[in-house]
Amino acid sequence: MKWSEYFIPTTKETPADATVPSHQLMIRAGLIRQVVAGAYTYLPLGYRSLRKVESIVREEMNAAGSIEVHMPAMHPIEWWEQTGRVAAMGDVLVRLGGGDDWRSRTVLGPTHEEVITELARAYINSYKQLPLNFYQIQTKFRGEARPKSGVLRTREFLMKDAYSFHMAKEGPGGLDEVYQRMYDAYSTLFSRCGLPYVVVEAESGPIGGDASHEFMVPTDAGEDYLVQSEDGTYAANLERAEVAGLEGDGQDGVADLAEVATPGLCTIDEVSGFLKCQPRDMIKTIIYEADGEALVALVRGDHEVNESKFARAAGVGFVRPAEPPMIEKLTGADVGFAGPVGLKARIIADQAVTLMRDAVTGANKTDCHLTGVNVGRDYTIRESGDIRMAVEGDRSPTGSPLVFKKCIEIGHVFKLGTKYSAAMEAECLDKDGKPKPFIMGCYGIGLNRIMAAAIEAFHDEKGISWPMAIAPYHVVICALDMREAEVSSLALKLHDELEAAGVDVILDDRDARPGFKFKDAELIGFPLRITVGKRGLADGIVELLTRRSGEVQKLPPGEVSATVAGLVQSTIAAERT
RNA sequence: CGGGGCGUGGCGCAGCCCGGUAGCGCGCCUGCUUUGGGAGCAGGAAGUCGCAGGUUCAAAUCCUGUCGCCCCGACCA
Repeated sequence: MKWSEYFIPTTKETPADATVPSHQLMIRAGLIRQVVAGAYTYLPLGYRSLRKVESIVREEMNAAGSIEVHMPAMHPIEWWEQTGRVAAMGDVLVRLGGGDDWRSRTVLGPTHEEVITELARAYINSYKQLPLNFYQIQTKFRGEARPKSGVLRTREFLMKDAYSFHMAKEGPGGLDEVYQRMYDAYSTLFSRCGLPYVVVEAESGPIGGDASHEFMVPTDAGEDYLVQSEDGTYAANLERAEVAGLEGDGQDGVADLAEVATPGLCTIDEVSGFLKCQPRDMIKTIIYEADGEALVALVRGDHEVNESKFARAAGVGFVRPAEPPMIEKLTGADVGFAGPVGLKARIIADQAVTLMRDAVTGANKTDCHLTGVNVGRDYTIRESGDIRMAVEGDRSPTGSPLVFKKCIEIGHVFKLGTKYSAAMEAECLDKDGKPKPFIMGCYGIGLNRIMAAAIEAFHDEKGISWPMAIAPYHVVICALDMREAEVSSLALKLHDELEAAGVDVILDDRDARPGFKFKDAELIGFPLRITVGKRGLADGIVELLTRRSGEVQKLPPGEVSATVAGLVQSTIAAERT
């Protein structure tokens, strides 16, 4: 490809609206252009990169035995009603709008469990057809309240979504086996993209799945948190991160139990400020509801309850904050004055609370708190465990301190179970001749995010530094003066040779000064740059620059094509993570 | 949805308080010079100042409303 005949609108200045590096660089390098909030045009160079990502994903999905299909973006809202997700997704579900015609009954798919489950219901009748695993690479629509960070969070994006169908979890052809195969395929494909990714256990939530993993790329532009131990022996997402118990000093409390008036002061901050104590000296008493019963969580004042951990500790499916009437009935006080002393309910304390002495907490009496509260003497802890959100500095279960890193989620694998098949009555006959709902898995990858994550991970003050495998072009030839016959003929020759060798090459044949071409090449981030100029030609050489290492090789023109072709292949292999 | 900021040629911005001729840099077009790190000179094209009302002799500027975009938070299959 000749640059002069292509379309690469680079800019010197950074657009004011872009704040994260990948967004700024994608605009400056001429990869994307925003159309509205959360929707982007992929310009030629950006689209090439996206297509390369797509190819890698497709190859690995095919290799893992997933079968490609293509489902529509338009779905009948009825199917979403069947699974209860019209309500669950709320405004995220994009609807085609008013009137009393087909438009009002059509939604734009944010994901495709409903459509694929209906497909399975229609065609899969026997366990003998299973397992089946379908995937597609398709545009998704989500009414995100706040699109942000360029292509990292958009309302329209390209997703690879796969869905597997089984009659059993275990055994050959079961969910567990295919889940592992997808997990391995994801690892391979992210490696091939050259991404520094981390896999973490994710919270599977109230759906009831027992396994879920997220593939994360650490970067400050991310919105999720990765929790890792300093020694690298532990990694989880924030929702899931476990903490080891804290060390106590074994001493007993010394203060007497006392009631103090705290009129109108409900929050930890208000009470600790008023009583001149630290939040960590207070016991936070949060009342939840599970299966119609009150369930009380105790955590230290400077900690937060992790509802997933709490529910697991309590052995219930999920918990939700209790409504004020239940709280008032239980405590006999207004909301905001709950405490464990004398509270008649099932109470689960966080491990950290078991160590607290001379604590401050609600008195179960409006406008009153208690000071000098001590376990054993004033109240009893029958159940305790790890029920709080981890904070930086906690120790991991393996004993090493936890550090938090911001990260981008680029992939997610999930054991769904029968949530959708049961709701949509998608069943097939098992060996025993009885109909059973499919056991399902689902597996998603955000393709646009792979691009952005790669840029976040690999850029410098000059611009992008693409991994070879997903670079829009492997190599740029900077012909420093196309009017010099010797320069232009050699540049064209190298271009043709490289193209014939299967190298993605672009020839910068613009009538521009050398510095201008070099700046553009660095901004766009081509992994390799060949410089053909009369100065080098006078010595019988051309230069080959490697973007990442800065290494320069001086080569006789006759060796360039073979050297570059070999370097492209060896770099792709070397950059696998 | 709460809080904050911003809408002025393709891009980045000034002008707005204190109403009166729309301006600068980049980019673009023409010509000449220049060609190993974002060239120089000369000439030129391009903006109903987001939109709608209002105040005024007069509105980019003041007032009201509205739409859009960005950031923080909430939310996130």
